[in-house]
Amino acid sequence: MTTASPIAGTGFVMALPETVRADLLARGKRRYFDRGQIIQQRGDPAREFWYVECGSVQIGRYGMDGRLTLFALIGAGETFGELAFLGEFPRTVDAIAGSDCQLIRIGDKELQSLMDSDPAVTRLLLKTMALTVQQAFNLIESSRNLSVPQRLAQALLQLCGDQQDGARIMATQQDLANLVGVSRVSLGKALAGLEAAGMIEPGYGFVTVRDASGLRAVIGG
Amino acid sequence: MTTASPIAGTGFVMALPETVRADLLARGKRRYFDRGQIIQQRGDPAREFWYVECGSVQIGRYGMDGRLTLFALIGAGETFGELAFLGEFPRTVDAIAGSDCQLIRIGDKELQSLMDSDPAVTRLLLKTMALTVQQAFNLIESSRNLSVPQRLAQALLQLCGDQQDGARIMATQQDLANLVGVSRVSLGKALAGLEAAGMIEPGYGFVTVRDASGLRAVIGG
DNA sequence: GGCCAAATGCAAATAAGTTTTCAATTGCAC
DNA sequence: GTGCAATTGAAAACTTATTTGCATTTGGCC
Repeated sequence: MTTASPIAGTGFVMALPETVRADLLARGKRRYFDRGQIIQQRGDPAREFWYVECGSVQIGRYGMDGRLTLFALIGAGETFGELAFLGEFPRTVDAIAGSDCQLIRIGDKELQSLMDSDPAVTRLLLKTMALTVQQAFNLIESSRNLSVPQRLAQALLQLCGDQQDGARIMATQQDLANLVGVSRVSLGKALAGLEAAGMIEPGYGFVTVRDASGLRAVIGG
Repeated sequence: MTTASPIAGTGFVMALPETVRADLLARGKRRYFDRGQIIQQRGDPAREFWYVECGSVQIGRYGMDGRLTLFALIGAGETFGELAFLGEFPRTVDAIAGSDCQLIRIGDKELQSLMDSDPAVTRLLLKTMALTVQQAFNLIESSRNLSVPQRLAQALLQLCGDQQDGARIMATQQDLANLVGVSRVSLGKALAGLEAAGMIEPGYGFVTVRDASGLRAVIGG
């Protein structure tokens, strides 16, 4: 079970033992967000974290100029928001619903009591966060050393996760551009390149992956 | 007490209570490294972490093409190497002595027993790592939205830490270029720009900060 | 079907940073 | 002091990505 998104979203909840997970999620409250709706904002107190049941969530920061810097697109089964909570500081990132989505809100008390009840949970959190840091490093390294098509290929592979060929990624070119960190124009060109190579098929608001191993080859060479 | 380096180096040890810290460091073994010497490499098993007594350590990754991607320059009082240890995976970054330096090696057993003896330590580790992730996000955001001079100003400010005006940063232009993520040529130009503004004085193998608040202004606008 | 906003496609001008090459300078070792 | 390697400075050609403006397409909605 690999993590589908670049960073910031973790498989923490998924990694919990079945019964513990079910119990934790049962304690949470289900909430729904429409596409584009803001789930959390920089500066908010961190009193909860979220589990994504379905849909996708964008994690990033709005600059004062309105530009959005995305760090991750979180998908079903993933978690976000533990960071600020564990770090005991206010939110440092914004979370926006990337599509209509259904989340479970887990309060600080629930997580705290879970941590208290079982030291293995804390251990798991440490492990998860260490992984997050490594993924952040990967992102930095990629953005410095890889070309836009390579970074796009990388992002697409991460977004389609386990499901490989045939996966449909629900994201606009602008979304992908915010994620990869380039302009929409550049992203469009990169998409066209990958399409010409027969690896993907761009659609209106989505991208279909046709040849995942081809994408991997793009990154490698 | 702020953290002097961008990321990857943490103030974990410094944040420990005085007596605990002294005890932990006393258990470690002091080791010396010459400038340029490799302290740890990607893939190495993570059986220890390091506390920097003096000198500086570069944390980054060598690409297959020989290029070095730096994530942080770790200075005295900071710690590195807990990540892979806590994540229970092999080293994912290389560490190179940025100058002749003196480190204390703290074995996994020591940290483990410290964690077992006091739950607050684990809590502190979580907090520290959460901070590291945020700093990684900062780095990503900067590299996407700021110009080279701005990023350089940011790096210089972080490198001089508490000590502001008059601080001498021991790093070559190439080191800074690797840290900021640009070519030496671009970094040289950015340095020249800041020098023209009277904010810094470049030297041979070092940079002196003359006007820290000026540097902050560069980042802001 | 027709309208409309969102999303995509396209092209030219511009800006930013890289690469490459070579010269000049610095500081250390002998 | 001399020699040498490391570091810095500088210039030109090149590559890459951005910006800007507008046309086209798509899909939902009335």
